[in-house]
Amino acid sequence: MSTAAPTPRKSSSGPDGLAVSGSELPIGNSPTAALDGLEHSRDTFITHWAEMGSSWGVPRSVAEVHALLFIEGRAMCADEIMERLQVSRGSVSMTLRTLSEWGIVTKTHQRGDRKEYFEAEQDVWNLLSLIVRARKRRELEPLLAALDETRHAANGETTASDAELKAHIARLDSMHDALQRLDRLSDRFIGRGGKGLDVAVRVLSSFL
Amino acid sequence: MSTAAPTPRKSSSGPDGLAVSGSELPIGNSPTAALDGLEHSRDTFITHWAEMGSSWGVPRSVAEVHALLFIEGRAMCADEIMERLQVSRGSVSMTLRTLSEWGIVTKTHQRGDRKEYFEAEQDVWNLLSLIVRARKRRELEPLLAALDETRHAANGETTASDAELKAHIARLDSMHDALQRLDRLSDRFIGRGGKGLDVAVRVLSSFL
DNA sequence: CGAAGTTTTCAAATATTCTTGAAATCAATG
DNA sequence: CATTGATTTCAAGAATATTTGAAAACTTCG
Repeated sequence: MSTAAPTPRKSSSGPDGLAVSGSELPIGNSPTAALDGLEHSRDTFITHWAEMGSSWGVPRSVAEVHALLFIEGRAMCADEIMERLQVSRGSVSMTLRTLSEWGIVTKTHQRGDRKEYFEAEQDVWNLLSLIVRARKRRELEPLLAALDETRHAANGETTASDAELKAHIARLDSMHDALQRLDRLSDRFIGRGGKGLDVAVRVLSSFL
Repeated sequence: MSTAAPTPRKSSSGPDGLAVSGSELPIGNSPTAALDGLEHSRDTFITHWAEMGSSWGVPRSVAEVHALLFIEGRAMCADEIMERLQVSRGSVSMTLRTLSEWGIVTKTHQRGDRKEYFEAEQDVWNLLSLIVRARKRRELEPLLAALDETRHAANGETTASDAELKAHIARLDSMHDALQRLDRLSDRFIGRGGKGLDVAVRVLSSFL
C-alpha cells in the first residue's frame, strides 16, 4: 500500500495504524526518490485543505479532490484520482461534477485517449472568486429572497401595529440590508474575470 | 401546529406530525392573538437562518438558538429556549456556550432570578464582524500556519531541485499569500469595534 | 450495429455529527 | 453547610451526511 490517501479516515480492521509509515518513501530509484518528498508535501496540503473545507461545509472528499488537482497543477483522470485518494469511482464522479459546477475544475481531453481529464483553476484569486460566486448563488441569494418575503409578510400583519412589530421588522430589515450590501458588493468584484477580488483586497489594504 | 419548533426534524414514532399542535399558543387573551403573526414570522426567520448556517458548517441548532435570540431581541433563559425550539437542555447549554465563545451572545442576569439569561448581539455589522473573527481564528489561521510549515518543509527538499519542486512551492506560496492577505485585511476591519466591516463595504461600494 | 471502454446513478452500507437525558457539578440561599 | 435550583458533561442513541459498488447508461470505435 504505497500510495495511501492523505487521510486514511477508514479504519482498517487490523492493528496496523502505522502500516503506511516509513517504508514507502525511501524505496524506489532516483527519480522516484526525488518525487517522494513532493508527494508527501502534496499529501500534507491535501489534508489541510480538506480539513478547512469540511469545517466550512464542503464535503471532505470534494475538498480533497480539488486540493489534489490544484496542487498537482495538471489534468488528471478519474482513475488516477481514485487511486491516489483511495476513494471509489462513484465518489470521484460526483465530486468532480460538484467541482465543475462551481467552475473551479474544468474538463479536458487528451487526444488518442477516451478518458476525460480534469484540471483545477490555478490562479488563486480567480479560484476564490469562483468559490464566492458559487456560494453566493447557492446560499446567500436564497436567504435574501426569503428574508425579503418574510419582511413583507410581517409588514402585512394586521393584528399588531405596536412597537413590537416595528422592532421585529427593523431587525429583519437590518439583517436583510447588510446581507444585501455584501451580496451586491460581491457582484462587482467577482464580475470582472476573477481579478476583482484581488483588486478589492489591494484597495482596502491601502485604505485603512 | 402553531407553536411547533421552526423545523421539526424529529420524527415522532406515531403518524402524528401535529402532536405538539395548537393547544398552547392561542389559548391566552387578546395580546396573545396579536403575537401569533409575529411568532410565525420569527419561526420563518429562524428556519431560514438555520438553513443557511448549516450549509456553512454551523450546526443547525446553534444557528437556531442564535436566530431566536436575535429575532426576539431580548434576553431569554435556557428553559424558554428549549421550550420554544423543542430541544434538550443539554443541547441548549452547549449551543449557548458555542455562541458565547463566538462572542455573538452574552450572558446576563435578572435580579431576584437565579437563572442565566442570554441575548444576542443586535447590531448586524458587529455580528458579522464577530463571526468573521471567530472563524478566522478557528479555521483560517491554523490553515495558514500549516501552509507555511508545509512550504518550508518542501523548500528543504534536498532530493529534487528541479522545475517540479519550484512549481510546487510556487503553488503553496500563491495560496498562502492570498489567504494571508485576506487574513491581515480582516484584522484591520474587524479590529475597530465592529464598524470596520461596515466601513469597508462602504468604501468598496463607492470605489468600483 | 455490437463490443469495449467510460461515466453516471442510486440504494444500501458506512461514517460522521448532533442530540438527548440523566448524573455530576456548581452556585446561591437559608 | 446542607438544600435546592441551575448548569454542564458526556456516553449512548438518533439523525444526517457521505461513500461505496455494481448495474445502467452513454460513447466511441471497428
